Amino acid sequence: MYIYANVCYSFMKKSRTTLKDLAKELNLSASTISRALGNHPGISETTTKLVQQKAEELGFIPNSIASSFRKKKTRSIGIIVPRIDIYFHSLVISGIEDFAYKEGYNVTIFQSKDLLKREQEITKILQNKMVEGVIVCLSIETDKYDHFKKFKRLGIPLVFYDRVPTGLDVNSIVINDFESAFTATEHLITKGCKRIAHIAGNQSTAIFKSRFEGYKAALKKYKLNFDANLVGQTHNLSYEEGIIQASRFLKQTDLPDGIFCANDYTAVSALQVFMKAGVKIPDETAIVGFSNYPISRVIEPHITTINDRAYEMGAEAAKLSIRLIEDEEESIKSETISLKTELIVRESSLKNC
Amino acid sequence: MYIYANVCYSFMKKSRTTLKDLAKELNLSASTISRALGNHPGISETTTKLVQQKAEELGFIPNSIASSFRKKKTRSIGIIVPRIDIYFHSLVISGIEDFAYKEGYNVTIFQSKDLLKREQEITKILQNKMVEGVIVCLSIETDKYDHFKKFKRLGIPLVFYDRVPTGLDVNSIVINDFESAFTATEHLITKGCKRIAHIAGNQSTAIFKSRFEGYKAALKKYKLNFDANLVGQTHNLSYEEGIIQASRFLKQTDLPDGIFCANDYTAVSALQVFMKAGVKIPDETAIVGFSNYPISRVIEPHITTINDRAYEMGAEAAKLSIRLIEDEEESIKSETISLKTELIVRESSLKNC
DNA sequence: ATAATCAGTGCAAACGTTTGCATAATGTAA
DNA sequence: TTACATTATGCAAACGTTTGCACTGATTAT
Repeated sequence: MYIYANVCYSFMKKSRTTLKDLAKELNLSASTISRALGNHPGISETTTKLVQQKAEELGFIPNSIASSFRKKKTRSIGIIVPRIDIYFHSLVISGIEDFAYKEGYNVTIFQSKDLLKREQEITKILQNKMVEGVIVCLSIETDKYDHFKKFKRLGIPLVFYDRVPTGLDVNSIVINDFESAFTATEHLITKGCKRIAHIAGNQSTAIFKSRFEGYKAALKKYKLNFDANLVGQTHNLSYEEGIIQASRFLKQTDLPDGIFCANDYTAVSALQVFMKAGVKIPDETAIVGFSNYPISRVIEPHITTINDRAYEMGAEAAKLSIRLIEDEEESIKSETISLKTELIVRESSLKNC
Repeated sequence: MYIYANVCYSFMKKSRTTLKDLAKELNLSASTISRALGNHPGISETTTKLVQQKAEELGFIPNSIASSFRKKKTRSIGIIVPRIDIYFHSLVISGIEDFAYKEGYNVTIFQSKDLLKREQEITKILQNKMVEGVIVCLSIETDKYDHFKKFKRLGIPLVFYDRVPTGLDVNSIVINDFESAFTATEHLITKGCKRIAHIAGNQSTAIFKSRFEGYKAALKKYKLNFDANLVGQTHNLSYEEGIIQASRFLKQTDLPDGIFCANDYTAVSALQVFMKAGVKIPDETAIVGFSNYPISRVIEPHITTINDRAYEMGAEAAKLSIRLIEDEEESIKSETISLKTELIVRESSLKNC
C-alpha cells in the first residue's frame, strides 16, 4: 500500500517579469522597452505610452542590480559611524538620508563600534563597489588611515565628519570647536563669571582638544587666571564621569562661579551635583554645555548650550559626497566645510549681573 | 608660437583588476579563479594558494555587484523607520545592524518621516531586488497596507516591529504593551497608590491603546475606580503635551497619588510640573514612565520605567528576517515574537508605604 | 589489460539591462 | 526623381561573476 502526498512547492521561484518578457509581449525589442521606460527622446510618444502602460499592467519591476551592474552606478552611499544609537550620530545620519533620498541615493550603514579593527573590515566590504561614495566618522581608536587609501585609488570619494583624520588632506565637514568653545566661555565671562571651570573630553581627540583650547583662549583674552584645578579631564564625557569631576570642583575652597562642559551630559552632572550641594544655579554658578542634546531643554534649569548642527552636518556631508560622485572631473583638491554653530542661551547661565 | 599643455586626465577610469585579468596573469581559466577564491573543494590546494596569493598581490577586489547579479543574492536588508533620530529607533537599528553584520548582511536605511506617501515610495524602491528582506516600523499615518503586498509576491520576507499592521497575518516583533502597562500600574498600586492618573498616547495606535487598556485592567483587578478625569490624552506624547496634561491633573481637587505615563518624556513633564507645584515626588505622587530613555536615569528623582528592549527588538527582527531569507522552504506561517519587558524601579515610585 | 572512478581544470552560457551603431521607414528639399 | 535628413526601432555586444557540464589524465578496482 502506498500513500501519495501532494507536495506544494510554495518556494518555487516566482520569476519576475523582465524587460524581455515585456518585449515579447509587445513585439518590440528589449532596447526599445528599456528606452521607453527611461523616457528616451528617440522613442515615439505612442510607443512610450504603450510600453509604460503594459509595464504597469504586468507589474514589471526593473532589476536594479542588473542595471547597476551594467551602468556601474549603484546610487548608494556607505556610512561608517561609531554607533547609531548616539543621538548626535542618529541626527547626522538623518541629515544624510534626507538629502540622499531627495537625490535618489540610498544609504547603507555600518557601525564601527569604536573599534579600529571593525572599521578596517567595513572599509573592505565597502570597496566591493557596492557604494559610490563613503561618509565616515572615525572610531575613537583610529590612529592610522591606511585602510582608507584604497578608496582614493578606486575613485570612490570619501567624506569625513566630526572625528576626522589629522594631518591628512581629506574632505571633511566639521564645526569650529575652538570658536564655539570660545563663544561659550566668553558668554559665561560676560555674565560676570571670574572663576570658570571646564569639564573636558578625551584630549587625544582633536575636537575635545580644540574645545579645551577655546576655553583657555577666552580666559586669556579676558585676563582671567587659568587654574588647572578647575579642569576636569574625562575619558568619554559620560554622565558618571561628570559627577566625579563636578564633585571634585565642589571640594575646592573657592567654588567656580561658572562651568563650561564639553558636552551636555556632563553639564547635567554638574548641574545636579551643585544643586544637591545647595549651590544656586545660575546665580552662584552658571553652567554651559555643548551639543544641544534633548535633555538640555528639558532638565531644570534648562541648559545653555551650543547647537552643533548635527543634522546640517549630515546634509552637507551627503551634498558634498554626491557632488564628488557626480562631478566628471573629480577634483583633485579636497574640501573642508566648517559649519557655523550657535549659542543657545537658556536659564542655566542667566545670572543677574 | 604654440604652448603645449600637459593634460593629466585624473579622471581616467581606474579600471579594477577582474577575475579575467587574474586568469590571464596565471594562465588559468576564470572559473578556476572564481572557485579558488571561494575555496571550492574541487580545486587543488596548490592552485588555491597560488590564486589567493596573486589576488592579494594585484589588489584584486571582487565586484560584488556582478556577483549579486549572477547569484541573485545581495545579502542586504532594507529598513523603513519613521525617523532615525528617535532614540528608540536608533537603538532598534543598532540591534539590527549588529546582528546583520555578524551574519554578513548589510542594512540600507530609509526614513518614512511618518508620511504614508513616502513610505509607499520607499517600498517601490526596495522592490527593485536591491534587498533580500525588509524590516519595517509603520509610519503613524499608515492605515492601509497594499504597498507591502508586492513583497510577498516577490518572495521578499517582511518583518514588522513596534508599530505593526493590525488584523493582518504578518511577521512581527513586539513587546506586550498591555502586560507592561499592567505591571507598571500594579507597581504603583502595591506602593499604596489609590488614585492613579494616566498620560496616554494616540489611541489610534495599537501600542498606546494597549497601554491604556493595561492601565485600566490593573485598576479593575485591584478594585480601584477608573476616573476619566485622570486620563490625559495626547497626540504624540511630546514633552509639551505632557506638561499640559500634568497641569490639568494638578487642578483636580483630589490630586492623583500616582501617574503612569505612556512614555518617559511625559513622565519628565509630570515630574517637573508636580515638583514645581510643591508636590513631593514620590511620597505624595509617584510616577512611572515607559521606554527607559536615557533621561529617565539622569533626571532627579530618577524615573521608574519599563525597559522596552529596543536593541533586542532590532536583533530579533534581523534574526527572523535572515532566517526567512535563508530558509529554503519559505514558511507559510507568520510569526509574532513578543519580547519580555522589565520594570526598572527607581526613585520616582519609591514611596514609603 | 580494461573499465570504472576521481581529482583538477576549462568551456561556455547565463543573469537583465544598457548603449553604440546599423537599419528601415518616413519626410523634405533640390 | 534623387539625395539627404530625420525619426523610430532593432541588433548584438558588453558588464564580471558563477556554475553545469565536459574533458583530460591519473589512480584504483576488477
